Amino acid sequence: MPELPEVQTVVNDLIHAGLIGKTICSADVLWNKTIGTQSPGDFVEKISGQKIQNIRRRAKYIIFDFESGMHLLIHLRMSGRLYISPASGKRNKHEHVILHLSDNHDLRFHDTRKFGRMILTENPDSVLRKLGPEPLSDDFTTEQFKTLLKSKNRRLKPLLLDQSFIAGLGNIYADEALWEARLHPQTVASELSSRKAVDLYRAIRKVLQKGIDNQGTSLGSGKSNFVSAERQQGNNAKNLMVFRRIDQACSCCGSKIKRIIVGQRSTHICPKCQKNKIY
DNA sequence: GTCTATGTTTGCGG
DNA sequence: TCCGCAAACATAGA
Repeated sequence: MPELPEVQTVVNDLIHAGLIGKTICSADVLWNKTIGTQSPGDFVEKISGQKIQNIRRRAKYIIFDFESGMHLLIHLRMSGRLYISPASGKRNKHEHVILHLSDNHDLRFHDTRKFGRMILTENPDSVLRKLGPEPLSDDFTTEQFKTLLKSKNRRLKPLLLDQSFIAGLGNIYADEALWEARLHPQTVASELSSRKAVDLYRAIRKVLQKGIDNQGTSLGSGKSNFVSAERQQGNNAKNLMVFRRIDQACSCCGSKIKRIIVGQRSTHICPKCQKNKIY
């Protein structure tokens, strides 16, 4: 579910709710796999008493930096959510880890599909160093992106989803960026012209920034929709040009949007605007 | 009830 | 290097 803009929205919400400076008094682990290989006893013992110094995002990870030098990395994967909830709030069966805060509130990890992970570590770099550049960072330049693309003989869609190539894009924003750049998802990265590479660079930054500005993308009205830590839906769905808009008119040329499969992933394109073999 | 798809990531085999 | 497949799970929708 959550990609870079949704994860950033959650982080913004957590900060807005005043979590920085709060202390985690204790915790309950109700589904062991959520904390990976660490034992629940060890996790609870180590996280209890930790004071939150900062909350930030890297790629699709939410990172809590504690004053002790420990860090909690949270990856929401497909269906994870972080909820701020009164400690007295009714428990839900999909809440797998509960962090009890010093202000009578909980931070609850709600994850229907149970793919999400919480990693408590002194060395977050062991996880984060595998990640590619942060697309909205000032350090991420067109020149860098062009060089990266040149070195890859892979098709653009799976490449954009590869977090070690570029961090933060998922299926929604990858499709949106490719449409924005008028590139076919099967285009081989190394064959892109310099001009189209810059188009793609700008498209990626544009769709991600718009997603953040609109507090993320929530689709439909089902229970698996994205909601932030304060349970707000995002407003970005109205900006989607292709994702899940099958048979609707392309806003650029009026052609019907099609769904194809690329790299085992559902992919949405305008067949007229995104021709293959345009480099 | 059945079948398919799902916004993610990882590991394996070819 | 790159690709396809399977798995980790639960639910929604056809």
